[in-house]
Amino acid sequence: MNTVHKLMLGDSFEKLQDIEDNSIDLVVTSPPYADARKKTYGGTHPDHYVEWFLPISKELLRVLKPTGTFILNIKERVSDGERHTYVLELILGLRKQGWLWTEEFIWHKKNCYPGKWPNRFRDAWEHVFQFNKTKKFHMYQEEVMIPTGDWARSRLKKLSDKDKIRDESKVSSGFGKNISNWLNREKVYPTNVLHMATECGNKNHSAVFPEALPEWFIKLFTQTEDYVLDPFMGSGTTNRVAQRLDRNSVGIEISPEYYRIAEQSLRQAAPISIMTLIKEKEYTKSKN
Amino acid sequence: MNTVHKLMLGDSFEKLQDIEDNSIDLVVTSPPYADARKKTYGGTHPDHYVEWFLPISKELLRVLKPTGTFILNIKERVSDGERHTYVLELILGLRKQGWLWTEEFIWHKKNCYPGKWPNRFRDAWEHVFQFNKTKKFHMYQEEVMIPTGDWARSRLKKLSDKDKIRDESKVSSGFGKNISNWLNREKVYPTNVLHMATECGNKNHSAVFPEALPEWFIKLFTQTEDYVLDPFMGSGTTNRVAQRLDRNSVGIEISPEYYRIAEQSLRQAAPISIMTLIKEKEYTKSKN
DNA sequence: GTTCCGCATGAATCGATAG
DNA sequence: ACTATCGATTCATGCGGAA
Repeated sequence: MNTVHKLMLGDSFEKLQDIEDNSIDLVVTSPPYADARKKTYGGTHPDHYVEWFLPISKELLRVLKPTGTFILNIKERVSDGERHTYVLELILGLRKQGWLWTEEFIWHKKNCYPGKWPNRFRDAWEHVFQFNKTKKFHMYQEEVMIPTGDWARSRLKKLSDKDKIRDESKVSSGFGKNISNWLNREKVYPTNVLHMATECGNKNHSAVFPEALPEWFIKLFTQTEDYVLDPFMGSGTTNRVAQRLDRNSVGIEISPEYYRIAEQSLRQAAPISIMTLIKEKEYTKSKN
Repeated sequence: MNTVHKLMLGDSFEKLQDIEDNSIDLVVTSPPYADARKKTYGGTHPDHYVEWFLPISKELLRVLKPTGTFILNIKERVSDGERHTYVLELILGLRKQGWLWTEEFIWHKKNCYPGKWPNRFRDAWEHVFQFNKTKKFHMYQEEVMIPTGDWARSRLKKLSDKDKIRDESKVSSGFGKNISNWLNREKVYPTNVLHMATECGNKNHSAVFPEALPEWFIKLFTQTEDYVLDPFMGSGTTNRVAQRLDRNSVGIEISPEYYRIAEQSLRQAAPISIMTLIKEKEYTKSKN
């Protein structure tokens, strides 16, 4: 399938002006956290985070289709020993802007960053907020169904002890790579808690979210050839997943370095995916 | 050890007046959610939830020691297709009142309520907020450490397949009842995500949260003979756990039925635990 | 003593129906 | 039009009884 992936280098608010009204099916993004990644983005102070974000979200509301969804991954930072309240205020601000706060998912980060502090434990979760423009949004629940707990239980009997542990985590997450092998089994709908490991192996860029996160929401809220937008593209994780899943995508990024990484990985992906397809066909042929 | 458990029948705000300033080490409670449990409680409308709760939390601030902690379990209800914002507003209100919002834990409810809807999945998590009076609160992190995966893995070999699955969940949560057996092994600190199943099997008293939840926070934030308060006692889960862990406790409950259940279970608990102890001693004797 | 099977039980939510 | 009530939907857990 031929999908288009338009990348823009520049400020989110400005570049969003170039996108037409009601043209995007899904916005999924993880904006730079308050005061985080200072060197890359300049770092918005927590106290000014909301006023910085609201003009951008207003544009997102404009470009999203009435049936579309806005997925926002964010987390409170610790400031002076307390969780800062900018996330709470942001939700309230978004609702005043006209967004419907449909749901809040929890991203449970299974292999979160290690560390020890005297007054708090490791932070192993992040918010994933779902906002909508109307109550009649599109949702394709069957695309993210997972095997039942009972089936997982009986399946374990055939595996080694070591595999049992590993596969148990896959079962409970539903994001195992071999999940396609399980599709013939009995399945259930997932919950609003997503168990996904962070990808720690990314060298060139500061890891934001794992591919499994945008993948899940792209499958859940879009069909092939729909349009996915990430206004804080980073190294292009969302766009790469969109490409892999045959969705069109738009990405905006202010950092030239990140922009270049995203651009290159997307260009490379196209010929690679074609190659793979050919190889599989030939393999099938040679087998028959 | 001889601990005291004082139960009060009546309205939380009024009965809190009878508690002295700076006398409580830990408040852990799960107030009736907005419009929930209507039959038992009046059912506070979501739009008036904050103004109903803030006078109560002001009293909690008064009775808590400067080194103490306030643990609040709560969840947004769906209202007209959206998550209601009363929880967000409550956090902001508590901070204005003088509370420090130290941390937010996630309670992952492994066996959440089933159901299917066109626009949302099953709700499998709840907030557990940690508030403090000062930054110098007491925290005993070692009391809630959990065994490492390696040791758990080797342990699994000795158990049945069925037990393996069930204990795996205990391992990842750290709330297994036999956790005391593991204390000699290598341990790690937990995260701020708590995996616990709700207790739906109890016939006599429908507890809103499982004993493991207050148990975890009581161990984490108090020592033996400290004072634990639950201003919405319900059937007395918090107080029973406090008794079992040799902490003193105070409980307030407005419903006579729940009050009676709590009272009875606490009275019964003492002789029962003594009996068990005697039995174990005799058993050990007879073996030797 | 184990293991397996069946069953009741939830801090739920939506949409239709009734007042 | 707006609110109250009810049926339908759905699944992990723990219990009891049976093999």
